[in-house]
Amino acid sequence: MRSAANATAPHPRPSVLGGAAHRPARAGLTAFEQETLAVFVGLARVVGLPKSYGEIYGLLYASAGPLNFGDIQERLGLSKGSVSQGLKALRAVGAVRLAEPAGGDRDHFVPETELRKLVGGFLKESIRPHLDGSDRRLAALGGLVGPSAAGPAERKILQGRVDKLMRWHRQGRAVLPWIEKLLG
Amino acid sequence: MRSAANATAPHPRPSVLGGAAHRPARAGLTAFEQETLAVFVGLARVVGLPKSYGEIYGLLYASAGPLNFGDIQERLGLSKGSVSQGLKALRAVGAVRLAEPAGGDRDHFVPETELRKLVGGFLKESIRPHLDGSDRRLAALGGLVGPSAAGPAERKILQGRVDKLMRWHRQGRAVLPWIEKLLG
DNA sequence: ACCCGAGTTCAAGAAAAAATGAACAAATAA
DNA sequence: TTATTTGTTCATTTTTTCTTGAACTCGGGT
Repeated sequence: MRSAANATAPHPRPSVLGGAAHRPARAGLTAFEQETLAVFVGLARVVGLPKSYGEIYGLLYASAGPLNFGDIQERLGLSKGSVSQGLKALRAVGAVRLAEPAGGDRDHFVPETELRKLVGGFLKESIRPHLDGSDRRLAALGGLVGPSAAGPAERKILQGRVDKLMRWHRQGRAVLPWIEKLLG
Repeated sequence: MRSAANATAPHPRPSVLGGAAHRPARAGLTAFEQETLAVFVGLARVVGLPKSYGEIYGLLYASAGPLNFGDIQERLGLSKGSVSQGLKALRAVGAVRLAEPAGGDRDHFVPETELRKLVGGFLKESIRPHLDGSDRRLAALGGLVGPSAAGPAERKILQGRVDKLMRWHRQGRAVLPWIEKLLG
């Protein structure tokens, strides 16, 4: 591809020229971008994702057009490693996609902006695996009530707890699709 | 005085749950208890709560009767500080309650076992606050699109993003009550 | 072939979160 | 009152998680 050093060519890069930066926290980010990042960094926290992932998604969200790897790294001031891993993870969850498969140049990234897909991807990649994992554990639990309980009364209570736990799982699973549906 | 703080302190303290220990990984915990802990520690992780909270709730869940502070500390081998904070937080979320206000002795704790209440408490204490917090941020975002955008086309796109973000929040808020309802 | 730039991987350092323990407060008993 | 037992708070230590940077791979381009 072309002039290696800089890939900023095809994209209108919002610059800090005219408007005065209010909070020069991160060089080269507009106030709009900074606020957007803050929103998504907070969101990342809530869902247990690293800050840098929130920043990457936030920057894409605050950009009118696709950005490539270099853009992201440069503007956020992150290491290549972080950007690489962040993009990989975000793509795995379906939060970020490649723009225009063709195009010749480097890969460009855009944010997925459909809430339903975003949440869907997250549920699928993060919640379901957990449910599946603990399902195995739960199966084993049933057999352990007996040896553990001191008497029949206690035994009954504990068995009830195990049953309830299994019910929770079923309910949890059942709710996920509804959440996605309600967000559509 | 003996500092009862640490794990290796052997105690003759019988708890509501007597029982033979099959896997003495954690001294004095039955296999059933250990498995149950594992389940809730995993759950705590998913929800972004410290492991110790999961252990505390798990132990209560695996116990047929109420436990007091000392029971919990001793059997889990946690420090007093951890138990204190854990119980406080779990109570704040409504995951743990005091059993029988009367009774004379120390406070006894029981787990909340209604899924709806558990989830409800969590949503109320953890998700809502976040939504409220970012609402303020979002309000500000609208005013920053103009100064940030390079041209009218871009401006329009970014404005669309901001609008969408606000819509997400509304949808998010709207879904929460449904989740609780679906779990009832 | 070689070189150069783009991106990935992973060990190691930095940062953040959680657990500890000791000082403290509250409540009870002697 | 003083001594004891119970629980809380918070600074410090420990553990976990995140980020970095350097070595490495992959793919043109010359």
